Amino acid sequence: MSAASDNRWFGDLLLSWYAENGRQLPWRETHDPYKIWISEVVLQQTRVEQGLPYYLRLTNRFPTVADLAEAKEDEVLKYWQGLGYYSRARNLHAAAKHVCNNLNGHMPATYEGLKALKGVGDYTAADIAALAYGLPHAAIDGNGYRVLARVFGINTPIDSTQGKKEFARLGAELVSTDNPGNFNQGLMDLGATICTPQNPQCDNCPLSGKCYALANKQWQQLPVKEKKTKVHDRYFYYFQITLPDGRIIANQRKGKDIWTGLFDFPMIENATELEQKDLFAGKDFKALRKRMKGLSVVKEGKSIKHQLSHQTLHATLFFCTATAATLKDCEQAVTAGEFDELAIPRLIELLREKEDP
DNA sequence: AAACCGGGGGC
DNA sequence: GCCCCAGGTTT
Repeated sequence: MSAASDNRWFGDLLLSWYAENGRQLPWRETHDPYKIWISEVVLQQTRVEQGLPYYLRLTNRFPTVADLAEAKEDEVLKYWQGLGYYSRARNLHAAAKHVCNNLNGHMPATYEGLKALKGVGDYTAADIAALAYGLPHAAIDGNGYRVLARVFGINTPIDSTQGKKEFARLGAELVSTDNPGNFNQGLMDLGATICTPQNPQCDNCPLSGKCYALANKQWQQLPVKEKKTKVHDRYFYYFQITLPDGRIIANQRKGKDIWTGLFDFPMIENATELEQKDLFAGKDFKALRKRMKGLSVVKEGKSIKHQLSHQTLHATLFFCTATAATLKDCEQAVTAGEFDELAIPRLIELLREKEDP
């Protein structure tokens, strides 16, 4: 008896549960690999509730891979604004152009072909292959790791190289060859709605009778994760500089830091919190003042704190006027209304909401 | 192997 | 305050 038939119960229970309890989502009503691809990238590290409106707007504006390929990157980023992990949008756009320029506009139809696309890794390639083409590839995401670790009592860390191999092997063994798409979707839905990180609903789980973690009261210990990310503080001091003609200075961020390519205001970063007098006495502020002739600070806006996964951003916005400006480097002046149309970091949106009416 | 890349929500 | 989310790329 092969290992696959030993574990047939898993796929059988999962698929019958999914048939009754699966969520109805727009990308499940199509086999269009392009639209499935969009949904996959939007939903990387993103909850369905958060990603859904972005998926709908993107597929409405860019219904085909050619529509996406022909767009400017600025517009693609604008449709991504607020979703985070902006390299996803750049990779998606670059890959769409690659499909149109080098693959005759046809999406790859194999796991290997899909994985070769920018921004498509093991998980995404496997899920598109299963959903669009019915190929028997298991797509193990964070939900899948949790379900498998609990049901089979696997304590290998899910973020280790060995763990990834072990779970991939198990997934390949379990995946339904009849309906790999529904197998993958069912595994995710089960993890997202029943086998949740906290307070799993084991009473409603189709696998409860076979679950190691439930039988051994281990669900709080599984899955095992070894890396702890630590959060550090950053202090951003922004200057919204209004020119005599009413325009304001915008700054396009460069380098490999957060929000690369997006727009914010001229700013000074310091490793520690600064008093206003120390900030204004600093050489960075003097350099800014030199570029902006007649720069004067009208008022200080409220400070806000913006919590991210790996850093805590502390931001203060100063409202300024300048009688004249020397526009250099990446800086440019835009009207206030135009600025709102740019892909601006969430932090700036929050600061502007604090602006007095 | 570890670090980096966002924003939102649950508890 | 900590953890997690339909992960992938870079160093």
